[in-house]
Amino acid sequence: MPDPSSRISVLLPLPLGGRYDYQVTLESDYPPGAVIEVPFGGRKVTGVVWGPGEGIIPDSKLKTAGSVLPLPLMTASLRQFVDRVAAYTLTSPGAVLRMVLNTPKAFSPERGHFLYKIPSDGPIFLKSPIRQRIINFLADGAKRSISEIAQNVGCSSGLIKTMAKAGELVPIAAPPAAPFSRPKTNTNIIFSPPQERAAQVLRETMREGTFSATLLEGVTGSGKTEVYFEAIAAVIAQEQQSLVLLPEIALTTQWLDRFVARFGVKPAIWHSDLSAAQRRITWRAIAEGGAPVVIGARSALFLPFPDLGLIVVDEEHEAAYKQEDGVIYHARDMAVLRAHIAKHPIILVSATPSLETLANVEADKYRRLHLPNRHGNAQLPHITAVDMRKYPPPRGHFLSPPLAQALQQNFEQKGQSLLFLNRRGYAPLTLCRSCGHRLQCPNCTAWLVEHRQINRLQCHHCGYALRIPQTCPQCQAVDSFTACGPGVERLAEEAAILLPKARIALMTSDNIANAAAAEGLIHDMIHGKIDLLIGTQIIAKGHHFPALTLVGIVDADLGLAGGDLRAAERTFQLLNQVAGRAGREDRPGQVFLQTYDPSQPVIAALAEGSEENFLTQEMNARKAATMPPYGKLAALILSASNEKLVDQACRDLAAKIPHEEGIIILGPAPAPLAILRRRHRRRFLLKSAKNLSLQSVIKKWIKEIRLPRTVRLQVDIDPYSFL
DNA sequence: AGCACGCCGACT
DNA sequence: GTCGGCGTGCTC
Repeated sequence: MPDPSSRISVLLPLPLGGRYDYQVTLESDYPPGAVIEVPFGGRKVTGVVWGPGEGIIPDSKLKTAGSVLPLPLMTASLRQFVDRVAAYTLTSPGAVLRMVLNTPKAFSPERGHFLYKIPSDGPIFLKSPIRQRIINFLADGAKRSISEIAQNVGCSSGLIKTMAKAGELVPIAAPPAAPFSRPKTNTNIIFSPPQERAAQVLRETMREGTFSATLLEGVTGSGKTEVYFEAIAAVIAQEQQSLVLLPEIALTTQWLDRFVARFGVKPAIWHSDLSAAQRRITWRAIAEGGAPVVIGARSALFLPFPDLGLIVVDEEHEAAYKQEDGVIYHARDMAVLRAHIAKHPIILVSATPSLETLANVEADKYRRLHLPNRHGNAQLPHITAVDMRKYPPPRGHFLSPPLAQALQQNFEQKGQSLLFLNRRGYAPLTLCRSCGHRLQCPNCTAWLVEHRQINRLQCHHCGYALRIPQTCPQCQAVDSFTACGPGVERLAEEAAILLPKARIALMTSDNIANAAAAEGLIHDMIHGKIDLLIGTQIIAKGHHFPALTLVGIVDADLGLAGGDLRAAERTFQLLNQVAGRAGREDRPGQVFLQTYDPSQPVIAALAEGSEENFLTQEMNARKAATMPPYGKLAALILSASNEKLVDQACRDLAAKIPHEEGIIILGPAPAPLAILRRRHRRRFLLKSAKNLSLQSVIKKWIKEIRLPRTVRLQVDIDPYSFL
């Protein structure tokens, strides 16, 4: 006889720390992984059965578990992944589970998608001519969707529903369409010998189907994507699912085109601003094993694949993989963890791999596949560093004479050009000429950036915006503002004067709100409708511009300042990537790097094309300082709107700083953005050797103090931005 | 996360 | 005198 009343332990998608026990009549009806509804504090919450009850709470407090939702069980490996991510990031498992179950509508019963037809039992009296038109439209007896009827007849969708209620139309539940069809796996692509060798290794790796990590490295245009498509094809043939992570999912039209060209169907797409309906359909399809290939942003890593066979992390070096709020995690690292737990291969793809990944290759943890050559005739561009001290631009201008001249020449020769400046808006700083007042964000430690196109001043950190005032808020002087430094808008102004006849386009996250807008610009660029494209780092992403022959990097030093650990690495990757846009077809490209110090290792390495030198230097520097990837870092960030409370919390925490062998704790110090969104921020930084666990130290440390509710403590393991 | 309970300022 | 601010505690 089974125990008539037993307990299960349920994890709720809430940031609560522990799990909750519930009473059930039969434990076997609630297997681990079942998605269930439970009563919780007067409301209903959807959670997941995590295992048998923990039994600490007295029976009197127990509530009875609700019904199991008709969904496949969450796999043991996904549950383990949730626990491991929580342990690694020092957040609650519930907060991680929330990322898995963040699709509330996916659990509600299939919302009937209905088709409508006319009733079979003859004509009925109709109140209006429009109703007659609807009946006429359906006179052939066919079932049609609401939108089809509404569009053809020109009526509202509400009317159709009203008529159905009145019995004038018959609703018929439509069978849910299988949303994602099976890609074709066989093709006759002709690979270059190095591509074929890499593809062969990957096919073999997929066949083995155990955990392994492979770095697929190759310059832009070397055909990496097509090579890893072969791995995906192999996984599809094995009837397993594949997940491809991309850093910026909104701007991946070209990737999708290539996918469709290879596989004949579209993959399932996942990112944070899908509509609720798309989200529900996609989530369910994935959970039910119906989506063979999913392409997504970092949040896709938490999708409930029942049988994942491969994860690909494209552009693995991208900082966009770092989630900076809520659960702070690095999607590339967590992807490796998920692959490891679920025992399947992972492929990391990059033209400029992160030092973390290179260190893993060096340590023989990852295999490296290298695609050395550019595809076809394309040659690597010729890179010139322009010393801005020797060739300064005219006052108030930002293009040095050599770059300006090259732009003019390239335009005359009908070549396409690209200018890269990683600064949105007109100018990074606006000040009053008469009193020197600088326009600053009231919520953050940051300047307000003028956006002349929309006549606004904006804070790039909190979104604060205001109309550009007529008078200085400090001294009331009229029309006294002056722009300091370049932004892309200002650069476009300068370029328009330099090249009055050129067709110039601006591409920044401000003027491309959606994928369609980006697509339009990229399309115009590809088809030669733009002579000069000016943009922020959004243009650095893997677009292929066949006719591009000149790239100017307006401020190559930007990003090197600020003492950020990864500044040099990131600048190197970014500049390398932008430079890689030039000369991709038969015409050789030129790249100009404007810099005030051409001797900096990053700039020198780029100009000489000696990538290896730069990487070796950077690696040695990190090794010497036991910094990542040869050491560990973590940050504690305390924030509150009340400055005194944060400082008090910092003192409390500082009083309990653990003194452990091999661990250095710095701080508290004002975090780099000391005030962000009106919250005062302080930071502790922890540093240790690779073999120690910072998590356990932090856990012990923060357990010793109690923070007021208004003070928020965030733990950032492996911080990237230092913000 | 949400919701209830509880103690101090400006309002019908 | 109340309505309502958000600080604190709790949810199996």
